[in-house]
Amino acid sequence: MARRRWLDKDEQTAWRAYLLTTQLVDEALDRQLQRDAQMPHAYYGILVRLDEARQRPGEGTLRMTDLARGLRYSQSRLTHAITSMEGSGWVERRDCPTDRRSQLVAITEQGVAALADAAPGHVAAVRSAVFDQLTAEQVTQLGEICTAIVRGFEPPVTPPG
Amino acid sequence: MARRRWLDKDEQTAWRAYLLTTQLVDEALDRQLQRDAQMPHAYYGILVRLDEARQRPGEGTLRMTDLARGLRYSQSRLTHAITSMEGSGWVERRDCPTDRRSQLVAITEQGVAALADAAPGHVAAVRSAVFDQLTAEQVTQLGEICTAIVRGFEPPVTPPG
DNA sequence: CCGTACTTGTTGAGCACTCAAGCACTCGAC
DNA sequence: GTCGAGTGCTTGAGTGCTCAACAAGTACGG
Repeated sequence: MARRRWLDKDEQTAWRAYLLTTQLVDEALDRQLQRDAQMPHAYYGILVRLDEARQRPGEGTLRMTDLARGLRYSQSRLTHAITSMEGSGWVERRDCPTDRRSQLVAITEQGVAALADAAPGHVAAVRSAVFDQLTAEQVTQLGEICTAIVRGFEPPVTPPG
Repeated sequence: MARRRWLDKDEQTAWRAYLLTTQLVDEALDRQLQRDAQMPHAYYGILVRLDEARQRPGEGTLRMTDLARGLRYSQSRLTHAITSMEGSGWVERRDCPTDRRSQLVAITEQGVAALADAAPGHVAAVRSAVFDQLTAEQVTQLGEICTAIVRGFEPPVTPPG
């Protein structure tokens, strides 16, 4: 790898600001959700996905694997999370009728209620931490920057030849 | 609070991209450091701070509290981290001569070596995950965006009256 | 001085995550 | 069929974090 370069001044500045930002934002959101809704931020994301699945036509369930892939979580992480959330009554597991290895997950009534309860405070926290600080232009820029970074993680194009 | 607004479409897009980005970047860096240097990302940051302190004139040590404030870590988090890092031989605690409550922390020779070992791979990972995906302009924008967000966390101005 | 409030740092329980291992099932070549 | 490779999910140990409680020291008004 021809990558022995250090970060230059601009990169250094941006990088330190980025690290601090993600730490502060993450902590603020996690703390707010934990305090007001007794759930970590990651569980909120899971509930959102399951709630979206519920509103789509069909079973309203997701396979563990599909949910994990959608959230970019490891299987193990999701298993632990779903086990805990099942204990809180927010989700339930069901056997998959077509593949006995698979497990389907669905959000429960309680889960829907918990999400509805948590959402306003959470959105307010996101707003106050992030969007209230940015211009509309910066929001667009942020979206583009993040999209570019995410694209870098996508499976590399198959090499020619 | 007059903040009952949901996120609009642009914000929604930017927010989801942001969440995915921070998760992917954080995981990638943590994994790389854990694999190649047997340390979590947070410990790397601590070593960097202590190494900078070492290179400045004076004692080359930092008080626990000052280190925690600089990194925006809780005291407890830092205590746990330093205890663990002391076990690895990377840092050492010393009593503070002027305040018997305080503890000073210094990086050890081993710590300096571990940091020097870890740095190139870490920087390469940061580059490949983030800066290789961005234009110079986007790096500047990212810095500005993050600075704005961080500023929002600073203690609010004392209200008039 | 003395007592009270504040600061500094630690502790331990609880929790979410990682990693490696393992079990159960499905698929596909033969 | 059946056997090996691959898939889906779980388990449990280990680890780094939070939070609340606490000990020990300092600062300061009376």
